[in-house]
Amino acid sequence: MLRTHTCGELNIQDIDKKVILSGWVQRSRDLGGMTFVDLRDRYGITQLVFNMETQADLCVQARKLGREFVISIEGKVIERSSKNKNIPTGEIEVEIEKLNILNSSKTPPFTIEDETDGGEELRMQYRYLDLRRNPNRKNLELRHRIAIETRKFLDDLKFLEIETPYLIKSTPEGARDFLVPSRMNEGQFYALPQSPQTFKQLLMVAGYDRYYQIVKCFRDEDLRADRQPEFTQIDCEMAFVEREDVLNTFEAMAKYLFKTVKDIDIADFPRMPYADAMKYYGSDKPDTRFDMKFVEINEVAQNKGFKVFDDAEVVLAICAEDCSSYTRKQLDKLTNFVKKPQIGAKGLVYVKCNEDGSFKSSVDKFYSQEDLKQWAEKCGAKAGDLLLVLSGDLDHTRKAMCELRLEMGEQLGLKDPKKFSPLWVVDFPLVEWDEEGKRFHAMHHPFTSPVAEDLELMATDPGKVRANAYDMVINGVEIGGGSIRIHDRELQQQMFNVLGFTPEEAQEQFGFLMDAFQYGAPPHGGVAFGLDRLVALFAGQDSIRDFIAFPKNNSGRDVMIDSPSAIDLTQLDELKLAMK
RNA sequence: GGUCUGGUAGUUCAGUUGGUUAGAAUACAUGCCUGUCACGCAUGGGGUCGCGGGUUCGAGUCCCGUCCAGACCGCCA
Repeated sequence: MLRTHTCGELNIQDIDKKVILSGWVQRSRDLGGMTFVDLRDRYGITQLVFNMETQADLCVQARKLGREFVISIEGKVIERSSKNKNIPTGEIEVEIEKLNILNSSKTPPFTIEDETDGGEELRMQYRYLDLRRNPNRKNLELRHRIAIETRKFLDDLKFLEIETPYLIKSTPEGARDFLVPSRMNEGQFYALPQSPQTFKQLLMVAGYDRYYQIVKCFRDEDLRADRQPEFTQIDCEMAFVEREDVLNTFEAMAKYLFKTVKDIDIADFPRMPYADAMKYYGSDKPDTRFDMKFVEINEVAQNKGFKVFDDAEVVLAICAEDCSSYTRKQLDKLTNFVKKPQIGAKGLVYVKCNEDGSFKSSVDKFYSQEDLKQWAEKCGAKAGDLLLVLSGDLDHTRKAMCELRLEMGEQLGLKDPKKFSPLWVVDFPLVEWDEEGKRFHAMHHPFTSPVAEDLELMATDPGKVRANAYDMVINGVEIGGGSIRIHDRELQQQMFNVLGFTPEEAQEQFGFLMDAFQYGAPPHGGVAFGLDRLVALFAGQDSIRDFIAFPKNNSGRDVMIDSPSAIDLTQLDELKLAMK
């Protein structure tokens, strides 16, 4: 037998028990006359004690144990004479009778501790060592908990988990596909799914009216801290539902997860139209943990002789509370922040609302105290506040102001990691004009239905049509999104038409779906959640990498197994492929 | 495709206006130590300063190119 207990469970109740433990050597402390060894496994650490007086041979062996050696021991649980209150097993130790070295270990390239000395690249290369560390273990345990509770919740509601294929058909819409050549079908390729979208819709047609799947999806696009080429979705679809049915079902799921996993009661999810999200936060995924909404001050800021504002499509202000004492240096730093090429503002105007009721701004040359007072009133600013103003064309200014708002939220400590502020963003535009491709493309995906009142606009002004689509947003993170789908062949055909498909192309790419719609497709809709992002959000982290056991790096590489890699020419021959 | 930051001991980093033999901490090795738990003390080994080229009497340091890593923009229906 290799163990009777784990390294995390023995305590004062177990005194005098004979036990067998197995695990890794965390550290050993040789005090000359006696040696302590910390034995670690997934469950905790137990101290082993070797005494030179009573067991000289064992003690000599123990001195040779290096970090991360795998050992198994037999011994007796005894009470410590000096206890360690920091760990659950700190009142006991195991007096060793037998020591069996199961495997030795090279000295690991970084320390296997909560605060490791290893850099990111090194830890990725030795991911199996990195995963021995508590923070990573806890992250994977959290991920497991969320997945299990998701399955419980959906199972209770009669959702069926059904697998869909990974080798599917490439389509031109959306993200770039990962392609897999078919050996048996020369010159033809499978694509890995960006999502199981069409299959779950076909399952609705097939009568499986509540489906879900925790499933890998693949997108061949550039990576970010919150984007991996393969990632996991909680993919859900329901038949015979309207928008509010879907929103309520999955709002309840989110609340259930917060309650069971984190013991947090989160508030009801407000529904915010996309247009409002853009107007007040400059983003379709606003962080609503703090306010600082945009205020359009065109009315009071224009036509006073300041050309920059007069020529601008929009003049936007935010009010940073109690920041009128910001120094020149701090304001310069903010100005440089918004002028970064990624943000691209030309400059930043500020107004300090001084405690004595006067105003000090960077545009005092153009505006009187009375003018500035009007700005402050419009923004609801009080004495002691600071107004930050950007101007320009609508889209860029909103985007820049969004970044500035988030930066100020960060600086002022308003992004409380303990707080969770959820909402549904609804009424997205159905399509967006793509200036480069000179065509519309679907904002969500081409199977999204328009809202009923906008149906007529499909033919006349597609850019104005609102979609029956929704995103779940928590703390500025897009956790999930979905829509009520098109289930009518004609409407689907019309949608493809708007997107610039000829009827032949539409039939070629998505004929299987449109054909299915002719055989009694029920009204349906659904949603997909990014599991990786959800877990990271629960842990209060921005990067999803540490919540994936074996993630890819910034360049889409797995540095541990060193992939992707070149393949043998005979493999290419079999596939009838040639390198360029 | 682009912007920015970084690459120096096993590891994490410091390294001044270009100037002697490139340092610290930690890890590792050896020795001492009977209540440690980040044990302590002593000694020791350990470097292609990412790679290539250039400027210079002299380059870890300056210039050009390149590779790698990270963050972001584009992209991500």
